Amino acid sequence: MAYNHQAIEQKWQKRWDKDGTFEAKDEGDKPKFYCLIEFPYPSGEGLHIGHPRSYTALDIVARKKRHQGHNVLYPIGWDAFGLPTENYAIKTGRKPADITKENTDTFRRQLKSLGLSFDWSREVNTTDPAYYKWTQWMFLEFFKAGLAYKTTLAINWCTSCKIGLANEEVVSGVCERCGGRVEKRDKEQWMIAITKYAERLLQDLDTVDYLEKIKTQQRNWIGKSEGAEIDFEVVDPQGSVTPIIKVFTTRPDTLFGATYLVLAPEHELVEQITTNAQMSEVQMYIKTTSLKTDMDRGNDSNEKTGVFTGAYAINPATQKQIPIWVADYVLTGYGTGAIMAVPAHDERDFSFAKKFELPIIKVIEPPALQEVMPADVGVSHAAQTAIKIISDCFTGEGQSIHSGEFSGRSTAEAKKQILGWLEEKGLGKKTINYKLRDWVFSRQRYWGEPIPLVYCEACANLPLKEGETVQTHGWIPVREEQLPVVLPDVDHYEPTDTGESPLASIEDWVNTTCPNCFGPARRETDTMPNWAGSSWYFLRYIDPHNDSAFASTEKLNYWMPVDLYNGGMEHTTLHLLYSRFWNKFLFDQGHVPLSEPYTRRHSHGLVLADDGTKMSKSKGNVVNPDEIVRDYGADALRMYILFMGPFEEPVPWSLNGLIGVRRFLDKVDRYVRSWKEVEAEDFGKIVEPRIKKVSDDIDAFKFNTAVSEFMSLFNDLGDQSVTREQLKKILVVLGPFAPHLMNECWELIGETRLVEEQSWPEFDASLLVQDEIEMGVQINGKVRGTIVLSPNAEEQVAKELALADENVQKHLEGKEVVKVVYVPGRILNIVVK
RNA sequence: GCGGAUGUGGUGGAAUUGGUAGACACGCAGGCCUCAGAAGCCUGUGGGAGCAAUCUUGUGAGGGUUCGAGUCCCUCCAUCCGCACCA
Repeated sequence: MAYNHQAIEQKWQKRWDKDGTFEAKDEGDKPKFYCLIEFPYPSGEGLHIGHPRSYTALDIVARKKRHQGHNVLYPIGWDAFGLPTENYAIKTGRKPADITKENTDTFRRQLKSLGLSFDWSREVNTTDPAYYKWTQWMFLEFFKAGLAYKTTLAINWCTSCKIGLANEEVVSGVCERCGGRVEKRDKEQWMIAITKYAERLLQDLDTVDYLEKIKTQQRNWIGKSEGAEIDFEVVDPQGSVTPIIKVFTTRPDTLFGATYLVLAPEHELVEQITTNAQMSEVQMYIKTTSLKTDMDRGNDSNEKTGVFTGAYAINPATQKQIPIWVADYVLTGYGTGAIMAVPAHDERDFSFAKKFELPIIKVIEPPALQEVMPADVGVSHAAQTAIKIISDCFTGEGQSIHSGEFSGRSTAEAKKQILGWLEEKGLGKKTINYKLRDWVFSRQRYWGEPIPLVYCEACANLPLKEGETVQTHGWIPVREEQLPVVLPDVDHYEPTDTGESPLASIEDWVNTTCPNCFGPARRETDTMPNWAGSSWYFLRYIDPHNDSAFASTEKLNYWMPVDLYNGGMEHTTLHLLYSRFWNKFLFDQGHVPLSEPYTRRHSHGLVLADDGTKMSKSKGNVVNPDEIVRDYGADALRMYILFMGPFEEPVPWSLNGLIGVRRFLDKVDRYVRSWKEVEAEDFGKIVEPRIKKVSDDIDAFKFNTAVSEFMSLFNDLGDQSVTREQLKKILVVLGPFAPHLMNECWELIGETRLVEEQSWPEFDASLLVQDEIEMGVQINGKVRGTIVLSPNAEEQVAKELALADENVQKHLEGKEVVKVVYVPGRILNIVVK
């Protein structure tokens, strides 16, 4: 006797559509609530079964907020630019725009079939010119503010496809699609100076309510470290001008232990300082490292590699000559691209020095063992620590030794004093370094927003802004009234042989007139990364049809900030950080009302295949949501996807689990059908605490236990009827989880209007408190019996009840009671001897 | 390698945040209903011993703190996510 989910779901979805039940109003007396999920990339595979996990969870939150009298904005759109669509288009000879249209149609149909309470009237699409007009406009704001600039960077280049590759497309050093050799090639790229916002992106984390692990990951990604930049003079064998090598270190206190310098292979001074004798070896080394990824280079399990340049520098503290090496464990993007190596106190320097037999000088004395150890740490740990200090290098803090006048200082003091000494001598300065790098904003691709700049040689000396000295270098912004710069609709958009964007070969698009002098000029042919459109979409939802601004000030003031934003942990360091940055920039320019866009950020775990691995087409373990909705219903899918495990953690899919939830929904359906109005009998003590718990669980994002609470409730009710009021409360609270069936049940018991229009139940406090609880009685920490008593009973009462228990008596016999631990409502533990 | 997380029955997971480990669900076993099946309902179900009451063991491994540890501390192991041109 299963209910007919197909009929019921269609019926109520039509009704919601017709009534516009979930459309948000841009004004009103109700408090606003802006609830946001990460909009999907409409891939050709269709909706992934994981998408509904996040969407249903926030759907439940959104629905609950509506019941509680909020004006809720829960919008949806498409993040549709990107590589997979373009690659598929090239492969099939079709147009990316056509493919995107098909994919979004599929996604829309699939999402609608789930009964999600999105406001479909606000749908946005990043590939819509009416949308990316504003992405381009914002890019120009960055440009005009001097935050967008061009620089030369190495990109991955497939020598066979003759195309630039994303890191992801390079698999173990070769091109993912053709297996061809990949090399690094220099290319001019647009950059956006996110590093100028590093400090604020860091500081303002204190003002938002994100899960702590999200904050931690962002902090670590920004990677602020305070340290020193120290100048090392190169001993020049030719005796001409002496080059200076600047190194960054967080441990200036170890300067006396610096026994060699290491430059990144890309460091600009490498060629200049390398001696003739060493030149060919160094060049060979640079060539081999250019094929490695940063991750390979940092990998400690690989043997350290490096090569001596033949040159020496002077350690300013010891005045000793120390050799200069080139090694790929030093990265060019971090710090100054050069380090002073202190092998006695840095593990990577240590293993490098061991391998190449470089001197190791100890300059920090570890604190005495008892100081390292907190009193409560066991002996074995002490032994382990001791072993570690003796055999390895010591990277902790301690006391300086062999450090001239600074010997005897603590690490903190030595840092400060050596830095002071360097500053005095003009050999170094205090610096703050961030791991965060500027944002590479160029892609040599077709399917992205064109960068709305025009290159005009005649205007090369124009200042960027009136009265400023910074020049445009010939890059002139397209005039606002000429936006959007629309992607040309062409038949061929394959990448070119030269590494230029495919747009470069479309001559009548590239050739244009300069917006400034109206002379002949050429368009920028690079496009923006997919991150651009997704950095501000939450602003467009607020006023999606506005064609004179990305959103009106009044509406921005009304809806911002986003009250709750949910997305995957995998977006923490890129999308989430980029969009915070983007919003901060718009705030600085006076375009948005708040510096931080998201008040609260939550995350969901991936849905894995039933074998615990990632779902993938090639493995054939992909679950199709259409089939699930067809065979078991959207309500069952919605409830199961949340029941399957803790919301924040990855969980394997299980069809059996889904069937279990469907059985539960059938049970609810049967219960309502056979329900009879009762007056006297009251299950309040059963119903109220349970639906209160569900309500609390929703707020705490514990959807899995919310579902199990419902199951437990119906198990307890069996076939006994509750009062109409109790049943109505149950249906309303269950509504966000299974909205189709609950509306049907609502109708079945003769109620009118939609469940969605009901207010969230108030809970009767008198029914929530428990008069009696069952408590465990332990003897020496082992449970020997249970007693039933009031949760706040006196210790004496508990003891008497416990002593009445036969088994407890047995275990107490002939023993002496040493201590009694009684925690009301929790435990009674009797300690005996 | 670096950063973030996770580890509990045959399976997914729960545990009032230091207080009766295994809620809820799947699976399995037995029963009721049925001409039979499906569906539904009831009972049992971590391992070991016992007819049973009960005892014992048990939350990745090892150690520690505590009256009491899945939960806190230390060391290790395994797995997952991210690492900047996938989205």
